[in-house]
Amino acid sequence: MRRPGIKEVAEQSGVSIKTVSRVVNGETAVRPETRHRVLDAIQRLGYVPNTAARSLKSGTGGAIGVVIDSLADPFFASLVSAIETRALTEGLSVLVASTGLDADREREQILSLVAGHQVAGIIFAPVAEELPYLEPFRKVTPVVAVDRASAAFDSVVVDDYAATSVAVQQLVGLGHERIAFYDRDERFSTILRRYRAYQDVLEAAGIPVDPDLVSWTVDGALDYSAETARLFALSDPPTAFFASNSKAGIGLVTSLAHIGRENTAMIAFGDFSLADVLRPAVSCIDQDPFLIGNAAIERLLELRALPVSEPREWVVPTTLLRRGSGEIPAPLRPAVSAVGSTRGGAL
Amino acid sequence: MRRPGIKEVAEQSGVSIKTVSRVVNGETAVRPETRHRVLDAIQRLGYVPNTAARSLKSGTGGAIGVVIDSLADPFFASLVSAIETRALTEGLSVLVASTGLDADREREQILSLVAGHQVAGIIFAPVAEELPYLEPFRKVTPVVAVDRASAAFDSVVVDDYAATSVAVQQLVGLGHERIAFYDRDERFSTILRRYRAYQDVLEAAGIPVDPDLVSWTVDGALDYSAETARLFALSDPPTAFFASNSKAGIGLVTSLAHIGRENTAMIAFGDFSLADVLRPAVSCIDQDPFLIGNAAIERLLELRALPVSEPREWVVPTTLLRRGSGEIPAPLRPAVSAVGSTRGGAL
DNA sequence: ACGAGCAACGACAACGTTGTCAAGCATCTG
DNA sequence: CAGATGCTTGACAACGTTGTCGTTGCTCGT
Repeated sequence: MRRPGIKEVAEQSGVSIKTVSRVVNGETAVRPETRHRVLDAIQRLGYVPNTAARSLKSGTGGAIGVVIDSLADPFFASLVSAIETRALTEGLSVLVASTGLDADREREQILSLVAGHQVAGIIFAPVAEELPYLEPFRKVTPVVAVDRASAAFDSVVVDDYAATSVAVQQLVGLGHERIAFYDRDERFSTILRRYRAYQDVLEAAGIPVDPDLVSWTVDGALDYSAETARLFALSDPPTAFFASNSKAGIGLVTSLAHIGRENTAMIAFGDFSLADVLRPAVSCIDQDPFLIGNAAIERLLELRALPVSEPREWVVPTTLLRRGSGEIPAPLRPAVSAVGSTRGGAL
Repeated sequence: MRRPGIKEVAEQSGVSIKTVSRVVNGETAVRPETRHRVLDAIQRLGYVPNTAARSLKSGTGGAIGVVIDSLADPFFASLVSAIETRALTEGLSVLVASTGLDADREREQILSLVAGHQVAGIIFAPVAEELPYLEPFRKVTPVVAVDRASAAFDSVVVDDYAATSVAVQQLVGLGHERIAFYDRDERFSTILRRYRAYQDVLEAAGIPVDPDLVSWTVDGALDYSAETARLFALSDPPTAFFASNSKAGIGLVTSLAHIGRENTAMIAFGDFSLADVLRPAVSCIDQDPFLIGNAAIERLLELRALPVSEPREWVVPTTLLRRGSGEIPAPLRPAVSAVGSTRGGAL
């Protein structure tokens, strides 16, 4: 017994396949009585329309593609979760693909989704700066970028610069003059924006930006324990940390705990699980993945209906969650003597 | 300019569409020179085979379906991540669908995947006990259950009973006689198995199982703060906790912290982020989602190739991560007298 | 009563791909 | 050299669905 198609339904209800198609697609030109007969047969046979045939005919299928760094990252997982939930109400499925931050793989995945699966839309966290190969599809497949800005597409982001400014300003206001920028990862435009805010706030406060206080991810990896040790071994070590993303925040918290320096001032960009249970509780810039995911899918659905429109940037608000670690004042410092100059600070 | 199909490639390289198809599918019966001409044209045109047409023809498509409770759950997120990574190497995409633990929605999602999208296989965490509607597809679509056992399908699980036994035994060995079973959620067969192990270990040790020490999830929700408060308000409160899943573990840790009782003995089933940074670090039964996901996808790939075979259960090993919280001994207790009795305890 | 107009429905092609079958061609066998 | 064999290739149908267009039968206005 093969699975029933539109044909079997037609036979069972004594109408043509076209009429079944009409009923399934909710077209109006069907007599109520006929419609009822067809629905009955559908029910009885357990008919489910074949998505493949549908998208073959219509040129665009019943799924949307989501391309992200990795699902193992809780931020992206929640993002996709929000998207999937909303997509379900629209009768759309979600195809996930991960890039592992590799531009080639990003290309491969996006092409597979757009050209292969003919997705009804793409939501993605861009890795490469430009995606020329996507051009031929622009007219037919709506695309929304998330988390990272993109000149060419609609994008849903948070105001990295403003949020970081508030956080760093708070640390400066507490007397910190040695603030580490923990994990500057050149691969992400968002982090570069956060770094710029860090720089600007320090400069505005007359505090020199010390390259020694900047931690770098090189070749995609940063050994948090080693890096934290390096920072504390400096002749003039940091009194506060700004973690540029939640992974770095977790790494920092962990490495601080390992060396028994839990009680260090820090703020992380991006909330993480249990941040409020640690002692001290970790102050975070809350960048809500559900909010971002929702905004992205809503925008995508709009784009599906609308004709073409100019790419826009959609900014999702953030909050600074003041939990404790970001409210620790700088320690009193004795006046320093020689070359390194007087950097007394306090309260 | 339409997107190029097999037809355009055929024209460009001066062969028939069938030969292009042969090249694309890596069939051998093509002269190297012809093959080269075709590959050239494919390259030049940026041809990508249309998945919809393919699965329409073959009756089974280039994606596998993964159906889980929610992607927002880090356990499932990592699980799907492992699956997606492996699927990519096989040229398969991943369709995710969440159930929200609703059996009806599970049905809807699975049918959409199997009948609608004609997925090449299904990996799912079963909600309902039985899935009769899946029967007609059994012959053509391989199915693997994860995390929760299922009689009808191959399933990848951990040995809940054994792992729980070890954990509870450890607590008993440390002198605990009042061990709470934190979050008995009837909806999950895994949790019921863990509960049985808890019961059996206590009984074997001659410790009565006190219903007051069992926390229940009712209607899918448990207020962790209230529940923790209730337990400590008992005339004879627990001295140790067994959290039956990581969500409960996180909830427990959080609520303990809120009332300043961090220093309570506990073991959680399921590791979670930062468990090793908390003070005390939280002892967990590590149920590695990557291991489970990998086992599931490997099994699925096997089933795709193989003819039918008897459903089997695949048990993935777990480890008890002894980090501190599970190694806290019971407080000394004065000898107990009569019935209602004095049960004061304390250091 | 008669044609116009409309609502309901059906026949057929087409979407892009692969499976079936057969044809073309060169090489080998006796 | 005829026929057999093997390798490479192509024509055509089919997968399940929807769009196009045509057909049928009814209602309405005159």
